[in-house]
Amino acid sequence: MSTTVGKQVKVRFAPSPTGDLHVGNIRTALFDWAYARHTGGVFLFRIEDTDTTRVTDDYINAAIDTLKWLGLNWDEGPEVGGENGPYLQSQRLDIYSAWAAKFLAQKDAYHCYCTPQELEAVREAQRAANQAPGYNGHCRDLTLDQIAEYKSEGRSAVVRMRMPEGNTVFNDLIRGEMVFDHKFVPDFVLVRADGSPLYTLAVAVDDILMEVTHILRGEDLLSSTPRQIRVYQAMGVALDDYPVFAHLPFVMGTDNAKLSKRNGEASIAWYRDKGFLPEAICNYLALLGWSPGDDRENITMKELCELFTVEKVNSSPARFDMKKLEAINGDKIRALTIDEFLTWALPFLIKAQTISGTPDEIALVKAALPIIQERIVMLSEIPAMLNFLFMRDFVVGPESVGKIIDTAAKDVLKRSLKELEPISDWSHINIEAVLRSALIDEMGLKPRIAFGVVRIATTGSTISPPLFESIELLGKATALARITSALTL
RNA sequence: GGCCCCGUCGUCUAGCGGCCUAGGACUCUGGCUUCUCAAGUCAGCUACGAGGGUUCGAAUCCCUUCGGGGCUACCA
Repeated sequence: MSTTVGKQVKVRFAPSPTGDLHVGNIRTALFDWAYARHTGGVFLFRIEDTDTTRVTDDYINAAIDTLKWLGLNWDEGPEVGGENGPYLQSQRLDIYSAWAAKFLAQKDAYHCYCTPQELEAVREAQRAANQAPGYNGHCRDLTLDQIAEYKSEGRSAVVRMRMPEGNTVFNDLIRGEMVFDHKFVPDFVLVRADGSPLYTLAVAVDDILMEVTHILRGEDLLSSTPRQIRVYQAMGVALDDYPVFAHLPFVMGTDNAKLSKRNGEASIAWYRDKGFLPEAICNYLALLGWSPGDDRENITMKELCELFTVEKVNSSPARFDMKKLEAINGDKIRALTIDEFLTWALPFLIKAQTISGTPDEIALVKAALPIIQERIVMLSEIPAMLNFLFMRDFVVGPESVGKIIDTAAKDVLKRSLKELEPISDWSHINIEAVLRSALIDEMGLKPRIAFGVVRIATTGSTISPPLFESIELLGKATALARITSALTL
């Protein structure tokens, strides 16, 4: 069992960006980050791009961008540097080769000349015989003659790690003591035939060289842990210097499969476009597999850092629930100051072409935000909600027209016009006062009926932000013009 | 198939042998409030996968079983 008593905590997030970072990745990053911050340790960010066929520069840049956007700042890694760099594995190839050569020299590893077809045949036979699948050790102890023969056949070799008999025992911070019998951990490949390193070599070497103390990662890597530990051994690392492992439970989609496009949006970029706040995403994700232990659900980033411990992380998988994310996002939006809200809202309004961004428009938006703040769950809803303020060619929505063309409705509009015209101080208080006394008190109409008609005429829809505030924001001239034109419908 | 992980309301969770006729949140349903929509507020629905033990006592400990998931690559 390994310990890291007395050492400074260093946690790493090491994704392999074969696509946009998804919800599961971010949950892991969040826990890594929170743990580092909680312990006053170092948060290291490393890119695992040993699979050059699947990792692209675009994905790497997107990953960096996403972490920044979420506020998961790192102390060591791309852009910020650090004394253990470089932090892109593709820039560390010579390091891995050197270690592989050392393992070879130590006889911890050996060259394997088996072809993919041969290996596949072995696996099939094993499966058919109900045996544990895995490399059969064919090339473990080749004689010089055999090696010469394989070479003369033109075969290329991979470097394979020799797994000794026995078992690997380690204490997973979340799952407790884990024991893996090496009978089920076959000799594994460290270096491809073309000389490039595999994940199993690179992660282990980097975690040791970069002095990582805690590895919090997805549970899909649980069964590969004995292989990483085997590499530590071959590197000559002292038991006490092994990193501590904690395997996080999965984030599942609603259909109980790992989250993907099919069962919910998995890409963080999608949530960003929809108008989810980073703080909401982090708050929600923190609750997926972890809880502070009490009934608190609204947690700030700062509080998360204070409260987060690995011991409180669950071992069972969690299903992603969009509704709850939305609820939390709504809460976070409501908690924003108007200036903060304005900063978040503007890009969405401009992108939707509701406004072009002039000072006048921005001032109007700012004045209108308070009345929609508690009405939205995502920032992307803002344009539709404020659109009525900026429409140059205002028309009443077709589904609403029918409700204001009868004579009773026309009477309401005529009376409204008459009452509103004389108002000199165009405030929602005055607007409400005159309309209420005229339409409700004098005409005896039900508020929902009377105001509904005015609502349609002024905002174009049966659903809008609060009426009197909306009319105030519209301005007297526009409001009266709209009512007048509704009279002609 | 083999190895491994996991199993409390629909969902996220609290619970770590008696405080549990199982608490909170989201969802859903109904009420209140109300100019629409929201927000707010009140109430309600609904869970310890199953079967055996251990114990005075089990959601909590043990075993079996069933169910879900992962790994089983010259992916990570």
